[in-house]
Amino acid sequence: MFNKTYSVEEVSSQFGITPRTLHYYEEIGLISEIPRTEGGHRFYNQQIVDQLSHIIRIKNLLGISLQAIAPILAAEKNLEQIKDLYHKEDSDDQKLKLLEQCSELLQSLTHTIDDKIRNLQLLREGFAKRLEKVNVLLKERS
Amino acid sequence: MFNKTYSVEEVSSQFGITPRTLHYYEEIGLISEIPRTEGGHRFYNQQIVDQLSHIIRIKNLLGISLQAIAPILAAEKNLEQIKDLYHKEDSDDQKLKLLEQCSELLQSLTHTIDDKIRNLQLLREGFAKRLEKVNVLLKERS
DNA sequence: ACAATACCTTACGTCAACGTAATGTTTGTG
DNA sequence: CACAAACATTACGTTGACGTAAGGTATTGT
Repeated sequence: MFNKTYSVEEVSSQFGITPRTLHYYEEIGLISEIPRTEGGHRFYNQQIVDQLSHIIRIKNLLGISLQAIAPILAAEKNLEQIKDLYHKEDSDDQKLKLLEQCSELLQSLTHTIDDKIRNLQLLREGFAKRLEKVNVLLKERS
Repeated sequence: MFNKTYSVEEVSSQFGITPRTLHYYEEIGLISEIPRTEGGHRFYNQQIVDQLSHIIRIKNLLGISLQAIAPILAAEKNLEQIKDLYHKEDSDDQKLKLLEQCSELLQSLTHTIDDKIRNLQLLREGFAKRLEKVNVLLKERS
């Protein structure tokens, strides 16, 4: 079957982080409690590995705190659940509110990212211009 | 003249930071020592304000440590100086080396930024897709 | 079965980037 | 000139995100 599991070492090395970091993420509740062997050793499944990948990606790209990542994960989790239940059950006010909250969060996120991209492009141009000038000077010498 | 100066409060509020932060940047040598009044109060000029803007921009966008920002500023400063002197004086091996170092740093920087932009666009798409789905669900209700 | 690893928990340590409080001096304003 | 508001220095405190060491248990290869 597809249910391969991974030791803490396999997972941490895959992401270039340490076991301590994985334990820490679990400790602060950023990821859920990892299942254990009879002896107490953790084993990670593919789903949690994917989620970790997502977390690390967000952390590196957006440079936000681990605290700030949690609500994003929560929103994504909510969406998955609501998507499945939305048509089966009758329209529930609570679900609607949740959906709206998710929508707002996602919208704000994409705007933030757009902003960041724009600013990065500007910053990049600044550096690129300087680089051009340097290379012109360097070419004169060769 | 154009030599308007600013108090620590004027500068810090302009950037949404605290005086402590400005003092700290000075303390660790990220910015140069700020000139003082006779009584010891700092006054910031436009040039340092611009540099602070640049620093804060880099910090927020790239999310790198203050330590890592220093060499960037140094490279930019070097460039300014070398550009002026380059044609006046004879070709100096040391200046050439400096130029090459600047070139490498700038090139690596632009590549890093390009990378970041690409990855941010991917991340953005992920969020945007989810947002689409949510909005579809929400529209059904209205 | 028995080392050699790998993993566990606990708990104190560290480092960057400031926050904050105390105490004293300077500066702008009526 | 008085005095409130702003600034200065000093120095200890805090917070997030782990690092690290100790002491013990699990797992795995031979």
